[in-house]
This record gives sequence, structure tokens and C-alpha cells, in this order.
Amino acid sequence: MAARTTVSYAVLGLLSLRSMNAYELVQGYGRSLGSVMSRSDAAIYAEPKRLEADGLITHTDLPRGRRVVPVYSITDAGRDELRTWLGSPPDFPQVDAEPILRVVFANLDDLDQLRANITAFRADAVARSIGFAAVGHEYQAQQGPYQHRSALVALSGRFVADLFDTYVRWCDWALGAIDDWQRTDGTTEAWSAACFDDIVATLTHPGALRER
Amino acid sequence: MAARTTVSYAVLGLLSLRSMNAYELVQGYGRSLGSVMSRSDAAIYAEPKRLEADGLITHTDLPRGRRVVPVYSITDAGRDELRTWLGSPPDFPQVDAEPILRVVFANLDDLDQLRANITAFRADAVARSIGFAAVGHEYQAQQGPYQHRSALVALSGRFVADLFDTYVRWCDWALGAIDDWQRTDGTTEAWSAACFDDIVATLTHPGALRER
DNA sequence: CATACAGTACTCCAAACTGGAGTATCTGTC
DNA sequence: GACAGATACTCCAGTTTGGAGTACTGTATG
Repeated sequence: MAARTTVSYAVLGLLSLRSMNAYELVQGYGRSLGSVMSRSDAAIYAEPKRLEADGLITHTDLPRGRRVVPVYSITDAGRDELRTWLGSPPDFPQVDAEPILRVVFANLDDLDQLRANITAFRADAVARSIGFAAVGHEYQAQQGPYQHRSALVALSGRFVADLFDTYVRWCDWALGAIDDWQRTDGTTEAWSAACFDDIVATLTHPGALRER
Repeated sequence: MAARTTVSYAVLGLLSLRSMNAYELVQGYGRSLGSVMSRSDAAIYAEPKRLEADGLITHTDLPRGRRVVPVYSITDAGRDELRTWLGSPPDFPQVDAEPILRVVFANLDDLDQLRANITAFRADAVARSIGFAAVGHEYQAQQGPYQHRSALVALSGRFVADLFDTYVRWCDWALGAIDDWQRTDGTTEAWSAACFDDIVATLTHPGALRER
């Protein structure tokens, strides 16, 4: 019995809601989980094979026109595995923020380029927000699937919305800061010191309500 | 010439600040970039070999007691590559939020387990905040390396602090919401509907100042 | 009624990455 | 002189990426 990955639990979780084929798994994953835990299609297609080998799911071949498609269902062992995972300590979220790497290694002689990178990041965040709002609209109209679980979907949706909002607000703040640097002819020492004070204050009083 | 990955630019970026050996690269990476772009040590150790094969960096063997350690330096071609990358469009950040997966697939019959998962997530976020504040303190005392770039470090530090703060605030909000569900005997339809309205409002007006 | 075309339903692969185990040396302290 | 902890890595099996490729299905359109 191989070790499970996060994809294992995601697929097991989707199948705990209803039986489906691998293609539907990919669609369902992209719709509801893609924003919090993105995986390539190939990784999701591979997962049911591993899970079935360990008896956590089974499949039934159902005809679809001329071809036959395997439809996967969770087993009791699979539900146990899912329950065990829910009782284990959670991992901390991982972020891969490429735009921030560009900030750290920005060319200090080319603040316009830095600004352009942050502006592009902001535009991406806004575009993704709009795209994600479409899914929210469905649930708003009580049309999304698994209505009895809509409160849980709302909790996770709020998380994604908060993230995107944090991105956009950080961009706006950073763009303003860069403008200030130029107004002070590049003497940013005082600004940096104040900023670090602010950062340390946020970090040492997590979750405190603040305005910025 | 193979395609570059994000690690390539991270290593190239670190070497653009000063020459160092692979071990120092790993330490520097963990300190400054680990929170925005985590990579395993093995991935960072492997990168200089690829970069050197393509002439973006070179190495000089320096004696360290009885052993000889290669110290890597960026070349002009490497600086060009870094500059080209900074001019290319940024990727959108990827998040892998395992705790949110637990929320989506939470057992509706066991809200205490859901609460425990969110509480553990909150505790992790607070612990990481405190840990990250230590690095902030160094810069606060103007002791961190690369002082002339401290404004850029401050921008990225603010991003990490905002992220962690967003996590903690989401946890507090979610825990409160779950308490409310229990007070209303599990009839969460009205709550969900209001929550989706709120989510869509955030997503369609990104960055707008709001209180929650 | 043919045919185009979007959607359904996957497989394959090289290269990258993970995370844990393993190895050896170096430096400072008791 | 011993030992801890930091330095300086390598190795590997298993997982994941992302792009290319294949083939069938259902519906609209001329």
C-alpha cells in the first residue's frame, strides 16, 4: 500500500460525493479545487489507478455510445482512508509566487520594469477574480452541485476570494510605495525601516484588525 | 540550451547579488525565498550544474580546510538571461492549500473535527508568522544582508506578512461561522446565500477597501 | 444527409521536483 | 581527545508537469 498524496485525498473526496469517470474527475477538480490545489490533468488521470490497486475505489465499465468508460466509486476502505486523513494534522499551504521573485531580484535602475511586473500581476489577479466569480454566481443562484454542502463550498470560496483580494491590495500598495521612492529621489532607508516595523507588527499580532 | 525553470532564475538572482557556493545558495534561498517559492535542497543543489552547462554561471574551486568547494559566479550571459526574464510576463502565483481541501471534504456530521483542522491551520500560521518575524527583526535593525536592496526585501516581506495575516483572519472568520451554524441547528441555507453574495462582491470589486 | 467542430475521454513522455536517507568533513567547545 | 553541530553535499524512488497526440461522440449547419 503506497503512501497517499494530496491528489489521492482530493480524488477520494470527489468520489465520496458521487461516482464519476476520470474525465468528470478532471472537470470537477478544475472547477472546485483548481484554485486551492492545482494539479495537471495527467496527475488526476493517473490517480484512480493507484487508488483502485489499493482497494480504496472500484470501477464499473459503463457504455458511452460505442465506447466503454470506467466509472469509479469509493469503497468503505476508501471512506475510512478519507476519515483518517481528516483526523491527521494539516499541512501548511505552499505558495509559488513567481511575481514576488521578480520583485526581490528587480533591477533598481529600472523601476518602470518593476512597476510593469506588478501591474501585470494585478491584472492577472483581477482577471482570475472575475473568472472565479462566475462559479460563485452559480452557487449564489443555488445552482451549483452538492447544495447540501454549499456552506463548506462557501468557506473555501471565501478563502480564494480573500487570497485574490490580498494580491490586488498588495499590488496597489506596492505601486504606491514605488511612486513614493521616486519622489524622495531614491533615498528609501527611512521608508524601508518604517515598512519593516509595520511588517513585524503584523507578524507578531496575527489576525488583529488593522487598516493600511 | 535547456528551458529555464523558476529555480533557475532564483539561483541566478541570488548569484547576481554575490558569488557563493551551493550550500550558501540553499541557506540564502531558505531565508529569503522559501516563503514565496519553496524548493527542496536537492533541487537547488542541482541547479548550478545546469546553469554552468549553459554558460550562465562559472565556478572557481576555493579551498576550505582540507576540501575544495566550488564557488559560483554569474556571467554576463547570466545577467542577460536574468534581465530578459524580468521583462517577460509574470506567472500567476500557485497555492497548494491542503487545509482548504479538508474544509471542502469535511464530514458534516463532525463539525468538531472541522474546527480542529482550522484551529491547527491557524496555529501553524501564527507559528510561521513568529518565525518569519525574526528575519524582519534583522532588517528592522538594519542588519540583514544587501542593505541597498532593503526596499525590495520590504516589498516581498509585506507580501508574506499579508498572506499569513489573511490565513489567520480567514481561520477566525471560519471558526465563527461554524459556531453560528450550530446555533441555527444546521440550517445554513440563508448563511450560505449571504456568504456567496459577499464573495461575489469581493471578487467583482478587487482591492476595494472593505471591513469584515 | 454529410460534414465540421466543440466537447468527451483519455495516453505518453522527458524533464523537473520531492523528501528522506546517507556520507563525509570542518570548527569550536568541554 | 571526543563530540556536537554546522558545512557540503549525493542518491534515489516516486510524483508531478505540461505539452503533444489520438480517437470517439453529439449537435448544429449548410
